[in-house]
Amino acid sequence: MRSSAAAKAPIFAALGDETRLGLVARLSSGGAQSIARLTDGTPLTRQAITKHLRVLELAGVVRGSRHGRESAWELQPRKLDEAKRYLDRISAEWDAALSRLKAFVED
Amino acid sequence: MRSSAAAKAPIFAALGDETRLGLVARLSSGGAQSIARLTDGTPLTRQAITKHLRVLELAGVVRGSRHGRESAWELQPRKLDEAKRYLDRISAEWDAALSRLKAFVED
DNA sequence: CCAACGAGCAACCTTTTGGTTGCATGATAG
DNA sequence: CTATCATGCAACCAAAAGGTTGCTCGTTGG
Repeated sequence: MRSSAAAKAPIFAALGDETRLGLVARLSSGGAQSIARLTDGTPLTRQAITKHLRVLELAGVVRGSRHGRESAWELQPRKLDEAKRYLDRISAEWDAALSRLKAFVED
Repeated sequence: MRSSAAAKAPIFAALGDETRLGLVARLSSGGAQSIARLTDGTPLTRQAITKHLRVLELAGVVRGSRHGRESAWELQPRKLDEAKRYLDRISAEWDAALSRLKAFVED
């Protein structure tokens, strides 16, 4: 199955924006929060934050649910772990490639 | 010292493109390679690949050096570790937030 | 009740991004 | 030597991204 780069790229893309990564950080330390709350403190509009949250949601990094008139957005750490594991695999393969090179040179 | 989301976002952004993440994967398993070699097998132009490599270089994920008429691009795993560690911190903070919530509810 | 509050939707705008083509230049294999 | 090979640079283009404004609509605190 060879979990391809194509499948993981969207997760990194979602995290690859200053504002979105900031949202993720806020959600991680502050727990589930509403859009209005998340907008507070940023120089952006509520709609901008909404758009960013949707991007994060589409990537599976975040999940939103409506309660009454407000919505609560919370982190979905599974996808973060997935990304972490992918980076781990890349590093491991690189190390292996280096070892092979070293063995070849010393041959 | 404030949360460094702004500093880490560029790394994720660099990895957040299918083509670039593919390049990283190729470099990790195949060792240092030239642009022509990296272009081979993709449906893209050499220049497109060049641009992607520059983006990765700017993010510190990859490093290029010229040897004669060709250039060799290799992975720079330090930045990948940095990203990995950041994700770890986020996950840890989220877990802590969950624990606090649980303690509060059970109170 | 009803005014204010939280949020959704849509149109619109500007900048960035991903890609191409064309041309120029320094190495190098034969 | 010289034809070819590996790159670099610049101009250009279409599509996507990041943001804003304006309007609507359900929810709720007082």
